[in-house]
Amino acid sequence: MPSPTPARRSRRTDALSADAIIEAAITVLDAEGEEALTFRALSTALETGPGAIYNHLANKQEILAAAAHRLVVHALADVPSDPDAENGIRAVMLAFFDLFGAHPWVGTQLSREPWQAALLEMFEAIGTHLEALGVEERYQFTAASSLLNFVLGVAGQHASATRLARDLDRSAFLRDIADGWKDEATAASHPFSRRMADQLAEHDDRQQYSDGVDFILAGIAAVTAGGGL
Amino acid sequence: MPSPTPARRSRRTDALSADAIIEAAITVLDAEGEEALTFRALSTALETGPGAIYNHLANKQEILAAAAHRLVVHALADVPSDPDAENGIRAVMLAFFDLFGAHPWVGTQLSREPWQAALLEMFEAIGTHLEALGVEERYQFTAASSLLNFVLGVAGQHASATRLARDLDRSAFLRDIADGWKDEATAASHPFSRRMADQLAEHDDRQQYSDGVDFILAGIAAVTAGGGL
DNA sequence: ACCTGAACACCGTTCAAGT
DNA sequence: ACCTGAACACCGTTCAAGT
Repeated sequence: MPSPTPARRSRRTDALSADAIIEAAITVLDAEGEEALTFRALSTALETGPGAIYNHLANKQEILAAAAHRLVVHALADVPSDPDAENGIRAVMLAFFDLFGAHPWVGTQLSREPWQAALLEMFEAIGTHLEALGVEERYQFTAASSLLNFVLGVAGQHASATRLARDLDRSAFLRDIADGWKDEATAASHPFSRRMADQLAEHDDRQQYSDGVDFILAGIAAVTAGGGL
Repeated sequence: MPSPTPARRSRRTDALSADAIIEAAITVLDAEGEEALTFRALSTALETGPGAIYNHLANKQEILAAAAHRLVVHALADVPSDPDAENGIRAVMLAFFDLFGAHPWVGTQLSREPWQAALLEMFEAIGTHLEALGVEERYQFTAASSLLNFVLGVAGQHASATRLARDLDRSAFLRDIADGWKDEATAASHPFSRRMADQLAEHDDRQQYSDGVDFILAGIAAVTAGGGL
């Protein structure tokens, strides 16, 4: 009788590669947050030494940029195409929001390096849909940048809120901030914020983001139709 | 004859204080950039030991938050009031842009902690002007957030670009990125970006920001006038 | 050619010892 | 009460030594 094929080893028969490193990095980042991604933690997860990583990727920034890029590409690939151009751009913008919700560290990463690969993908996706929407060529650059900057701002705030609140209840966190806005001293010098405090504590983040996108799209439509900036 | 008053010592007769630390931090950040702000560098500038700083501020994050807050308050105090509400909101938004141009590290800081003091000031200033502009109450929160998120996105990108380009020529840096978008492989899969490449290299940042603000303001006006989102 | 892991040059923060 | 600065517990990155 021939010797039986040995039970497959649990994992880690595959050689180390840039792809494997990026995948492990995403796992660590999603599970334990931004500050948990160290070369020591990553090399432990990959069952190797910290120096080995440098044979495949130049430095930490390159790991983060590649991880963010991969997730952005996947998120865009999952957006169903829509014959209606306005639905199309909304779907793309919401896909970004959901991506940053699922992987908050991406929001930090996108502000670490200008025009990195992930940003190019986002810019391209937005622009393609603006073109489909019939936005004139001379407004496309500014319109795409505006939408991109808006989503980057949201992503950055979301990332920092997650970093701070991590295990805390998110709504309890916002409630605390809102209560601070109601302090006598703060309220006296910041009447607008005082008035908005309850909305801060109770608003639906995704809905508000979506409304913000609608504001910008309405502005693009108005300016285009109205004959210029 | 009484002994002559001794020549005043060069500096550092004043006691250490939170204010002095924040001022020194701003000086270091402006002169040498974000990564130059270490407790060792800061305590050297203040002619003391690194531990002394902790008697006045809890940690590095608190120093950065206080420094950013101070600059935002100063920037807003310098904005001339304008009887025209639309000019008013534009002036405030441009003041933010100019602040981030002069102190790029502020853009990074604002994404480090959600709803920190500096952000409250910005939110309040934007909201007050929206109120003056006649934006209905129910749209104020979303409208103010949209403008704030837009400027935060711009600030983050500006900060990362400065961090990377620091001594390089900014236009040469953008030219390099734009040329990358024209690479055969990149251009084939990213036709929109390919078409925008020259605008990326040649556009006026401040003008484009201002145009972005106009898009959002036009959107707010359109939605408000048109009866809802 | 790739991996290993100790070593290097930093960090932010703490804390015993001073004044 | 505040300051001092060495020490601690980390980092990212390098590099001689292995395979």
